[in-house]
Amino acid sequence: MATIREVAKLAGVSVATVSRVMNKNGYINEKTKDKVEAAIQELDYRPNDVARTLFKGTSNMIALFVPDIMNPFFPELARAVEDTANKSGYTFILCNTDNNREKEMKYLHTLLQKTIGGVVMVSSSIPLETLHKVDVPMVALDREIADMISVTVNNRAGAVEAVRYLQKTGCRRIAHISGPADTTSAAERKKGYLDVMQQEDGFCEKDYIAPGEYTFDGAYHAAKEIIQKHPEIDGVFAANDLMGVGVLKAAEALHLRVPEDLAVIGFDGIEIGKITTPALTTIGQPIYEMGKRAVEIIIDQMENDQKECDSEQYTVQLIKRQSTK
Amino acid sequence: MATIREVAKLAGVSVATVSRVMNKNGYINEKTKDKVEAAIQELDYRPNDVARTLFKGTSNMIALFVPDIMNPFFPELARAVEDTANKSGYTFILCNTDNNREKEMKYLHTLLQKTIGGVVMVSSSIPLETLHKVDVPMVALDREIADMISVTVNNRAGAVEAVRYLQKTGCRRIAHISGPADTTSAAERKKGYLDVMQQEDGFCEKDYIAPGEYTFDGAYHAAKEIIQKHPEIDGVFAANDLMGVGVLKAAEALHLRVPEDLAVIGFDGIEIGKITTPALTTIGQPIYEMGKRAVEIIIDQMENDQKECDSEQYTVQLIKRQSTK
DNA sequence: TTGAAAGCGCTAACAC
DNA sequence: GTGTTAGCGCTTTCAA
Repeated sequence: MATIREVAKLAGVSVATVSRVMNKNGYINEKTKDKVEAAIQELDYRPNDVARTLFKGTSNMIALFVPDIMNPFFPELARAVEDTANKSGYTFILCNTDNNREKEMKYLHTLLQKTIGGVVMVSSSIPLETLHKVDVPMVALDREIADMISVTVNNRAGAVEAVRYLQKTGCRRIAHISGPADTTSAAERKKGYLDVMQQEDGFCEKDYIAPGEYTFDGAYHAAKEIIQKHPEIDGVFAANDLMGVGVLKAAEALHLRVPEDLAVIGFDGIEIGKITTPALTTIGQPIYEMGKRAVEIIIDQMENDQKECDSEQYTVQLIKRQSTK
Repeated sequence: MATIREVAKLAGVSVATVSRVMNKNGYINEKTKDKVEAAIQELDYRPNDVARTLFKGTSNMIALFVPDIMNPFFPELARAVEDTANKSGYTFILCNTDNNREKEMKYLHTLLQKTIGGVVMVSSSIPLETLHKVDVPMVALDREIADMISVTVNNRAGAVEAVRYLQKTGCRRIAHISGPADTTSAAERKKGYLDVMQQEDGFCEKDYIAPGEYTFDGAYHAAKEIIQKHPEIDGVFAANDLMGVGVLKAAEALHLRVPEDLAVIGFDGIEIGKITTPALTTIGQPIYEMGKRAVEIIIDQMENDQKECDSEQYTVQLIKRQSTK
């Protein structure tokens, strides 16, 4: 790779002049500019980004922390973040945290040593004091984290809508497969479920809520067990689609017809809900849009210094498919 | 973030000495070493990786080019690459190419400007001459690319096994939903299908092969059409699992029972095949293992200079599930 | 065993 | 308008 010095030499100017034409700042004579551009062209010169970053003290890289990209909810988010970052000239770094604090801390330090430009956090259990010491723009995505700015969805209202819809289509005994208690989205969705169900006669929380940890297997086993114990259950609200699919699979194992014997509704609106049989009814989030917005906020913070923007909340939408009546 | 100079000052030594104790090279007095280490500790000093990279001329980042992380085949691969890279102290960059040459070229140049350490390519239509000019370790993964070292699977033999298995379980008229013609894995799988089928009486290639482009929708429509045109089809070999699931969905739309009326087998062994109803029989690849191996090769090339290693081929394995008899 | 200094490739004062 | 130069934070000769 050619360096700025070689370009300067070929064009017969100083490196400062080359730098000026590249960055379009300062005054440059038209003829000089042409000479420099010709030299750049001829050498196929591309400025070394590492040197630039060292000088500037901050890199044009944006990282995304997710629990695990193998969970089908995250690829779409990752895609949105990458596309948006790229569009503005930033490079995308993916970090799978496994919800592990050690890993997160290690990543954070590695990125800091690379003078990372910004971080989008879907997963973070990094201690508050560490976060405060770090002077890098961050935004929380899909859940709330410490006192970060966040981009989320109205989870509680979405859950209320899900349960009400189940009721409207005839379900009387509705169970909930819940997500991890320490994740705000899961907690909110559970609250929404309770908002509706606690108004029902004889509703007993313990009997109708089982933890599925946002995983397929977790939900499969949880659903199987709770339905066997309470055969009167005729509807299930799973806190995410992956678990919704797990419930579908459990219904199959129990020889229950969906939606006739058991109606199922999920949450998220990921692709996987379309390909199952029956296809999964769900509460859809604007996933791509949210990822995009998170990056826009980060970039805004990086480029301008206005840290004074607010959290944003998107609205969910009921997507009717075949797993409900 | 503290700098090496601050550490040197605090420890009462020169920056060279600090550098020496960090990198454990050159002679250092035990006492000096202790002083320096204490200073590092006290300041919570972490060397600036950008400066190191600038000096060294090559960074500790490894990139992965995939067509699209939203295709469920790639997250597992990405995960393998990331885990393996991290384990050796490298940072992972994800690049979605959309099989678009422009995008790939743009990525390549961006990474080159960051003095990227190595690249794992699942997708690349970058011209050979460009590739040759670039002095960065690269390996092709899951498919063959130009004259890169590759990590693949015995696709053709796997396809033969798939079709034979369909025959063994009673299928007489087996169709093939093929992948993109310009992708070596898809081409090999089609060859394997033909290896078997061309020995059958009255087999007509045109009637039984439909292109699905490795996508769910592509396969859904292709399968629907070909089966309607040739109702005698009683088995389908889809060139990948995503398409296999598409075929399952098509069968449902056509009111065909799987596997009684139509048996379906896929290729890849991704998670999604387990969650459908019926679960998808498939030819499994050791996906994680392959991703891991590709990175090991890259790192080997980066750290030692022995470019003389060979391509590697893994063996597939038949995974029987419910979509075949 | 340690320090001084050059230099990785770039940008931005500052001088002319 | 353009060139000279210091310096971003590090590593590595070369001297001492």
